[in-house]
Order: sequence, then C-alpha cells, then structure tokens
Amino acid sequence: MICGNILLYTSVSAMQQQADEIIHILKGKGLRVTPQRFAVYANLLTRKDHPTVEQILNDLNKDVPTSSQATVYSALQALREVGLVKEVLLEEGVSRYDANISQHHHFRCTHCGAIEDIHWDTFQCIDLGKLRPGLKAEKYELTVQGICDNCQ
Amino acid sequence: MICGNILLYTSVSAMQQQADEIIHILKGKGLRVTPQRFAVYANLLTRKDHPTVEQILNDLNKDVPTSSQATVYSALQALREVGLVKEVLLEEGVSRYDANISQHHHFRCTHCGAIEDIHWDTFQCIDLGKLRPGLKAEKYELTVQGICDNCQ
DNA sequence: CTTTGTGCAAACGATTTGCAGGATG
DNA sequence: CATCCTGCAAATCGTTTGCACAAAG
Repeated sequence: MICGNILLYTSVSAMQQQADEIIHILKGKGLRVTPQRFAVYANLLTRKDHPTVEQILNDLNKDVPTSSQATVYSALQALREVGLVKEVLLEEGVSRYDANISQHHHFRCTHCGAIEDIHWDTFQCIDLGKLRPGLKAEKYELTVQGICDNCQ
Repeated sequence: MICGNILLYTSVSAMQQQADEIIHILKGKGLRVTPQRFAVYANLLTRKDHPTVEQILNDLNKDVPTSSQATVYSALQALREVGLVKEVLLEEGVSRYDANISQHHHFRCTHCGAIEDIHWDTFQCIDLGKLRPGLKAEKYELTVQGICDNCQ
C-alpha cells in the first residue's frame, strides 16, 4: 500500500485486486509506482471516454488535490513510452488519452465531441496491399464522424 | 490583376489561366480576393503535402515578405469556412491544411512525418452499416501510418 | 463610401522545462 | 542512498484577438 491515494482504491476488496493488478502492470513495464502515476493510469482504465489532461486532473483533484498539471503530463508521457497509453488526436487544440491499447477505431460526435471506441473487427476488409508500392504500412485506424445517440 | 503578388503568378500565360481560375473560385465562394488570400490558396493547391502555417508563411515570404502570421491564419479560416480547405490533424501540436477537398485517406510516415494522400477508391469495402445502432455516421477517414520511400 | 482584410503586438491556452525538495526501490 | 518523481513557476509554442490603417467592391 503506497499512500492514501491508492488506499482509495484498495478499500474494497474487488478494487484491491484491481489495484494490485495495476501496480503489477506498472512494475512489469519498469515504471516506478507512484501514487500519481497509479492514479492517472487507473483513471484512464476506468473512464473509457479518452479524457483530456484537464479532465484527468479534475478527476484526480476532485476531493483532495493530489496531482499537479506537470505531473499528469509526465505520468502520461511515461505511460505512453512503455506502451500502456495512446494519445488520440481527433480535434484541434487538445490531446486525449486512451488506456485501451488494443487496435480499435474511433467514432467522434461532431456535435458534442464525445468519443467512443469502435471494435476492431467491425471493419475488417481493409487491404493495405492496395497501397502504392513504396509505402510500408505499419498500422492504420479509422475515424468515423457523426452524431451520437444523445445529440440526435 | 490585383497586385504584384498576383502578377507573380500571372507572368506566365499558363499560370495566368490558373490564377484566373483561382480568382474565379474565390469569388464564387463569396470571398474577397486579396493578394494574401490568393497566395495562401495557391500555395495549398501547388504543394500537396499538407503544409503547416509555418511552412506556408515561409513559402510566401521566401523572396519578399508578403504576409503576416495572423493573415495566414485568417485566410485559412476563411477558406475553411467556405469549404475550399480542410484542416488535417495527424500529429500533435500542429495543424496542417489541405486544399484537396475530395474525400481521401492519409498516409503518414512515422519517421519523417511526411503526409501523402491515399485515393478514396483504394479502400472501398467499409460498411458503415456495421456501426452499432444509435450512431449516425456522416463521414469517415482512414489514417495509415508507416514508412515512406525516402525513409526506408 | 461601406465593408472587410491586413499587420502588428499583446493575449491566450495547452504543453514543456528547470530546479529544489521528496519519495521510491 | 542513489535514482527518479513531484510540484511549482516560468518559459515555449501554436493560435487567437484587438485595434488602427489600408484595400476591395
């Protein structure tokens, strides 16, 4: 148990297990486990809506201030470097972050800006062999824009 | 003929024709034709690599300073509002601009950052009907990341 | 002549950085 | 105890804005 911040997550036994798992993942990637880093990663795993730094910061400091801007940025960078978190660029001006590192596509509501994952298998007939020779493709991602349930 | 800046483009007769066409397009969209606006749009039509504001500004001011930052931003905004130019978000921190407004996908070199258009017909078997009910899709776009010829 | 665009500089907002103190392994 | 992280504040960088002057229709 590392500090009050983690205690928050370990108070219930189901969460205890989850917390242990997160700690295990972080250590496995060679990252020092700090309360702030834990909190950022746990937040991204819990919310699935690809929050911005501001949203993460608000969540973490909702009750008690536990993290500063710079720390959240640095935690995100560390998490990105070891491949636990991806940056998502779907609108101008802000970066969003995503702890779902399996391949997937994104749907973005052009009205409210909400972002939702689209399961990878939804679109499977994309043949990268059709790219012009000379380009070596590594990965691809589809972005669908439209209107979500709430905004219709 | 509007000013020296345009004269630059009209000095050769083939370019004269092209320039007239650009002027015609701008007027058709209800935009006032100013040298700076003309230059920004002509630049985007000529380069096809989705330049950043900085790159556009460098191009325009290469010989003689003709435009300021704010003007390029404002020209781009005007062009975007009438649908002549699209903003392209493929990397963090910078917006790129594209005068190719027909639907197309993008290839981005993860090594040098170069961006290349992928013809729309290259991938045609994407069935938006497979999206979960509730989401109303408007448009989509594929981004392929990989290594370009030069970087291999 | 009326409207809109330009240029400059200041303002802004997201992200980065330097550094002193503190926590981690 | 050596290393790395955190927090604060200042610095940066892309973009936006306010305003006086100039150009377009």
